[in-house]
Amino acid sequence: MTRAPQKRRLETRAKLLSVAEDLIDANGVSALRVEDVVARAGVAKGTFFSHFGDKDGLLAVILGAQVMRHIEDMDAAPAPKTPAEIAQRLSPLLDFISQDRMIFDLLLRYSGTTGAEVDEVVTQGFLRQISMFTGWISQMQAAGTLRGDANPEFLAEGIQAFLNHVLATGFCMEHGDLPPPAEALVPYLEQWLLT
Amino acid sequence: MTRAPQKRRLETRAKLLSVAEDLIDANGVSALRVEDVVARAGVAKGTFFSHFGDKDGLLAVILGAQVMRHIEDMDAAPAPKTPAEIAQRLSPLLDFISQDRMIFDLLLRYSGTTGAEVDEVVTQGFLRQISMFTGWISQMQAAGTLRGDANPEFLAEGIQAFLNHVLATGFCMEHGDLPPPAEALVPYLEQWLLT
DNA sequence: TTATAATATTGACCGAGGTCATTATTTTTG
DNA sequence: CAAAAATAATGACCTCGGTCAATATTATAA
Repeated sequence: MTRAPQKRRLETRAKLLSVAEDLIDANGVSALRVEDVVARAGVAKGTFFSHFGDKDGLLAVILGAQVMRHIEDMDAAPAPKTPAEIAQRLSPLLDFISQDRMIFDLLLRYSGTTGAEVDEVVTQGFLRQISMFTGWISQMQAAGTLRGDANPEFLAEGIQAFLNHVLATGFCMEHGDLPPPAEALVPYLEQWLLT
Repeated sequence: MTRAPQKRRLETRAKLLSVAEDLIDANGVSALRVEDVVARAGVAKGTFFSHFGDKDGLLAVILGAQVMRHIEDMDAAPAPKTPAEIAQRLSPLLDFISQDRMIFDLLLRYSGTTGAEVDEVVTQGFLRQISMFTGWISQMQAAGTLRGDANPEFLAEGIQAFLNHVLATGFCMEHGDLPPPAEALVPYLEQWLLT
């Protein structure tokens, strides 16, 4: 039986997290250095890794929380009625992810997880997102606004696939003249979800 | 005007490539170390980077060539007549990519590239793959075996999206009981390509 | 309270990718 | 041919993520 963490440990963890968040806000995710975090937090390097396993572990906690917040916002808003509205709801989340390739890469590494490791925030976020999609689709199917010949969960996974496709594509052409990801998503969603 | 590379440089490059290929064959991509490559090739570390820019540069050349070979095999075989046959054609390529997450990650980083940097083998491979898909789809549309209400290139990009989705999902659950990627791909292709 | 065990932190050290001023080799010019 | 210029290769050095035996702190038992 593993014991509850001591007060000191929780404080150290909180300090590390807040310092890392500040640094990310100031310089972006890709500029984050573990050494900077521990220096500013006033702890040793080993402490960092005993808390988060590796750098990605820390990022998963922070970015996962931000993603989760976006998902909750989506869930709180009224359910979309068309594919275009789905894209519209997704817009803030997609803008967030597409701000830095490192965010996309990290999230993708967990995007397909089903089952184990549900303790991870990122994984929880993805599961919740899929179930939110599923709910939207069910409602729309009931309203007859989209194809009813496939089960909602399957269609939801398809949305996930297109979402990642649009994001990945966006990163590959670094010309400034690319449309926002949510906009690029629309045709795929329409083709996928409408008869 | 940039001059043609000297004979010595071509030899060094070839030596580095062949050594790296041998090491990958022996131990897999993720076990490859730049230091091992240069040691066995009998050159200095800096030489490696002057040739390939970074480690990914070398991997792109080697893995890109292997991917290209798979694509050429697909192109040589008779065109598929159904979505399930598309998945079947893709099977060797998907098995190759899914053998190591590092391969998938590297290829994905180029998968959406359109236009610039066409000198990269990986990029060429993806462009060619898309155009091959496009060709298949056109033929199937002409034969009336799949939906004719969308342009082939758009449908081809969708195939690419599902292909990546299936691969990513496959990596996330490391249980041994996962179906081969080509098989997992079938329902998506059917839903996407059939009326 | 003191001894003992569990938990938490430390920081020297390592591995591996990547840089760049210097040196060596090849090609071109006079 | 020798001198100058361009190209190629070198390896000491750097960065930065990650490890782990040793140490310090906190909780529990006697």
